[in-house]
Amino acid sequence: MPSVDLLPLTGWPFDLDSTLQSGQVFHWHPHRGGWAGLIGDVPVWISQPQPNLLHCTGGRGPLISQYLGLDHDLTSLTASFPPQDQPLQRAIAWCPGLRILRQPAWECLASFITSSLKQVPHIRKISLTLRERFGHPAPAADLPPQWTYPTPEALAQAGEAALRDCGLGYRAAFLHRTACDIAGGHFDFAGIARLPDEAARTALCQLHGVGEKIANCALLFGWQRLAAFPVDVWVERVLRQLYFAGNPDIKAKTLRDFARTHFGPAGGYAQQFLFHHARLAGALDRMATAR
DNA sequence: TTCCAGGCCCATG
DNA sequence: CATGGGCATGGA
Repeated sequence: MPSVDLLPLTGWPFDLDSTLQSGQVFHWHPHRGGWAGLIGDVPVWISQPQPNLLHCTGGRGPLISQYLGLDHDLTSLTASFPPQDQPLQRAIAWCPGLRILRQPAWECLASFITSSLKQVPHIRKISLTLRERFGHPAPAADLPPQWTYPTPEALAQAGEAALRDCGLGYRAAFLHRTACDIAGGHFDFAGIARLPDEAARTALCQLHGVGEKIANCALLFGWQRLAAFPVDVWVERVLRQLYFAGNPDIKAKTLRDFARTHFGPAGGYAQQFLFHHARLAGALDRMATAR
């Protein structure tokens, strides 16, 4: 038997299953009562046999703790939310163990470029196909076959047609052009980490296929900018219905401005709680807002 | 069959 | 600045 690390959990709840299935990340597989996946190029296995305990691949406890954001102080972060915000408090109470991951920035950004106008299961399929065709194998004893996320160089080399052949549709051109910009040294990808949020968002939006929403996803999940607040179709419905009485005349820009100012420095966490609750708990009356 | 999905680009007012 | 059409693909 391979060795196993034990990670005791204390304080604020943590929910491994919900976190790995929350639409932040797209490559984890159910395996032996837990999850198999890669953190960067490191194959790992994680399970949560009890609410207050994780088991994981021996020797990988520190890496996994970092990836899962186990150090995030949710007590403080949630205390920074606006008081008396009932919709947000309900969403937190519904799944308090949801955590924002620390993903490798490139695979996060690239995955979200392939996400536009797609449902989570299909984003996942695209991600796994790209890995298998253009990544490299990362074998590990007792784990299923896995492949790393392809580098910008590998995707640039692959060519747009080969990407399109992975089911990307019109997103193939976006992903290919972005990969070429980064691989060719025309975009300072490493420099994003040194920029303040607003400048980083502006820079990312210069990449093809990256608008405000995808930039915010990448900043939140890939660069740990916890104030970044992605507004997708779900969150737009949440904001409109729960904070603007379902008024269909409220403009999208008004909703984005509200989100940025209302939720504060940990707004990204608020967004994840609201998104997760809306998507999985049926918290919204979709008919009322569908027009 | 029709509608929609963790949007973005680009052409018009 | 803001609005609307178009876009590839697949599942409900």
